[in-house]
Amino acid sequence: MSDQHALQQFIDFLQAEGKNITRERLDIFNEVLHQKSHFQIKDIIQKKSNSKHRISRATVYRTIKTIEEAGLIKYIRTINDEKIYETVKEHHDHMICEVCGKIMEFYDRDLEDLQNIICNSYHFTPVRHTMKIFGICEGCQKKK
Amino acid sequence: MSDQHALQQFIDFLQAEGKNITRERLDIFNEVLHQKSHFQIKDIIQKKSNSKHRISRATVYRTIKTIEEAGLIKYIRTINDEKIYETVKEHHDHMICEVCGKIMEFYDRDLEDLQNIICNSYHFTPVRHTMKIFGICEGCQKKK
DNA sequence: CAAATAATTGAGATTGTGTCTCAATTATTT
DNA sequence: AAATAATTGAGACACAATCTCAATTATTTG
Ligand SMILES: [Mn+2]
Ligand SMILES: [Mn+2]
Ligand SMILES: [Zn+2]
Ligand SMILES: [Zn+2]
Repeated sequence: MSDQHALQQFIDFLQAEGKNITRERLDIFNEVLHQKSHFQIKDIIQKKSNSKHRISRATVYRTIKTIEEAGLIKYIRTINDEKIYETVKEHHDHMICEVCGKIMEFYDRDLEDLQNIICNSYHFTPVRHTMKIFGICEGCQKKK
Repeated sequence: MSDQHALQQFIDFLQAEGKNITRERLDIFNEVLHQKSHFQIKDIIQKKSNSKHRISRATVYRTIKTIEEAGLIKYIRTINDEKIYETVKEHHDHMICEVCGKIMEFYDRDLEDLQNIICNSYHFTPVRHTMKIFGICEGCQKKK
């Protein structure tokens, strides 16, 4: 999904919600798109409180929440319980290295299928899920 | 595992760590055992700041952390991101109802095996994991 | 277009969770 | 019993996130 397309989705969401398309909102959304794959709100706040057209902390929080509501970003929690955001792509799960903190994404069809089967057997209708495997990544194993 | 056994485990841990076995620590641990299966720290703080032998907030936090380190409790995060503690039994995963907040525990051997296989294929050594499936429980489906 | 109305923003106050500090208390060791 | 060490409570502090409200900016209306 191109940045342009993502931007359009955000604009559509704002319009659908009757929210104005302001410079601040677009600015923050662009900043999100230009972040590395996993970022934190404080990164955005930092960037935006220095930048040419500075934006307040409150507005960053408000807008990140809006982007989240639009379903374009979501967060996971690291070992130290910090929120790490990522842009929403296809569904995937995570492996997180307990040594270096590296976050790896993976998707396994069989795993997903099996989860649904299990839910069925509990008469539970799954809507979404998160799965995080903590452990040691290849690099950190070799180093040790 | 009986409460007595759990208590003994806690005492053993304290001794192993060279920590004193104080009334406050035992009191808080007992309170944990008497909570319903999923509880929050604020519940304990509330209970203990009124009780006959009151205990300070700081000590509750300190002791909960110790019990966590002993591996006797752990927490999961709900939809609204609150920490919910549970006593550690055999490993299991969770289904959480988005309507009524009910937390169901489940264990599926095939799912666990598959996770390990996936980790292998990524040369990732798993240590622990959490998996939460959010959705709608049987009761809430019928109600609607 | 100008006035009226509505939405958004920024600054700082406030809330909530958890940790830290340090003097007083309690437990353990000598 | 005295000396030493650990623990506790109270409140200060740190931090993330939200809230309040006046000022600003955008949108709607006549
Ligand atoms: Mn998945
Ligand atoms: Mn599992
Ligand atoms: Zn690593
Ligand atoms: Zn339910």
